[in-house]
Amino acid sequence: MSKVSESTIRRLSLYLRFLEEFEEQGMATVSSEALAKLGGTTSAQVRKDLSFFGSFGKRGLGYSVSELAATLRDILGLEESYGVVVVGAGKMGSAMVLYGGFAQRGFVVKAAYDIDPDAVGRRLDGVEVRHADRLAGDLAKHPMDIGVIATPPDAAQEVADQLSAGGIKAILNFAPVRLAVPDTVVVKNVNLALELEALSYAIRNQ
Amino acid sequence: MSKVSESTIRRLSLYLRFLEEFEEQGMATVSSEALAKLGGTTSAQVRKDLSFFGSFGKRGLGYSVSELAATLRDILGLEESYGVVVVGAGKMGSAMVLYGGFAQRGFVVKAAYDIDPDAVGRRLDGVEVRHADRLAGDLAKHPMDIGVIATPPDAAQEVADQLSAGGIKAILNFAPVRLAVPDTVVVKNVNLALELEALSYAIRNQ
DNA sequence: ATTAGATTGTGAAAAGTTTCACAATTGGAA
DNA sequence: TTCCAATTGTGAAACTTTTCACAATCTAAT
Repeated sequence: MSKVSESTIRRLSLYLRFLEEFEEQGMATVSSEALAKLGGTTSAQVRKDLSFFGSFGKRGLGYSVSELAATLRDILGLEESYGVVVVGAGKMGSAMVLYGGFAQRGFVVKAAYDIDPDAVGRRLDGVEVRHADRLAGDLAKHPMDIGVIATPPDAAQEVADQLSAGGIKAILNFAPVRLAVPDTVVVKNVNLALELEALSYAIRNQ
Repeated sequence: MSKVSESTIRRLSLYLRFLEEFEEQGMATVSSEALAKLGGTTSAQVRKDLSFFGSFGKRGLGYSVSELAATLRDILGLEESYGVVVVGAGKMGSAMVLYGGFAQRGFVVKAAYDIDPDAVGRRLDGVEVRHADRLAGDLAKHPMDIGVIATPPDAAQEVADQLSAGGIKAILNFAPVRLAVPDTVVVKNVNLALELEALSYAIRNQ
């Protein structure tokens, strides 16, 4: 169970989203084919993705929507709630704090940090923006699970160091730098400029 | 030259970022090994990525920083400038409009659209937020290259239809839905909830 | 001129991911 | 009960991406 690819995990997240829609619509069962159609993949892919974790369907019938949803939540670790801190309350950082979709899924933003005096002290949707100097101390008192780095690139590594030292388990990094962290910490990079550049390439090459 | 993978393109974008740093520092040449170190990959990977497009280095010496940067800009289509419209001026949409990194790279946000009366009429850093009703008409008058969809999920498909009809070439989609578009339009999905869920999985599995 | 050291470009091997195809089940109809 | 249609789970095949390994080439030093 250790060698499951990133793409499989991302697809499982997608399937879960569709299952939750089906759940709302009161559907009881769903086939791999139906999930595949929505996810833009093939039914074989759906079944293979699931097969890494067990066998959850009934031949001839498909999958129980609610059971499969629960299973996926369990696999993805979404039953528990995660404490999130956002460092850098600029455009992207604020968007992350304010984005409602996360709380729904158990990612609760508990605090935001910045060094800009104009930003510090503001409240974003109930979350106070504190001075970044307090990050280390706050983490010592209130351990958190996930850190979001939305600072300028030159501040990112130092923030990553503080988050790592503070016992954070994972970092979502929006700064366009490769972070060095202890290997107990998982880093995921999101780089919007890169997405646009990939689009630019795609435009020219049909 | 038609079968170059998405991952190769993303890495080329990364290399370009590093090359530009080297350029600023006045470095004249760079080895595949140095680029690999920064990009978290291997020198063989760097050379293979480049080899899909030609051979740009000198054996024994490495690559000319400025030449390789220019080559990558050309490959990625970053010499020209792209007109961008952002639809949905909520948290994520505003962040996209305000994010400075894009303009630098030739992605110029020309207009933003929303339907919320509170949002319409505001200016985001010089960009006017217009009522979404005007999108189709505006596109007819001022053709654009890239559309960013940052609306709620249920509005996304209609916006995609209007963008496609308006002659847009590519869509960056933040809404968690799979868009149906004519195959002349390239779509790239960015789903932040999904990134967090992948982190959640990674936390549990070391 | 020769040699030594660095480093590219690239075929071939290895590793990883997706697709295929079909036996194994299941529920329902006859 | 028996048969039929639907659909899963999965080994094997096909395809894709990454890594390996080494000849080819370049500069600089002697």
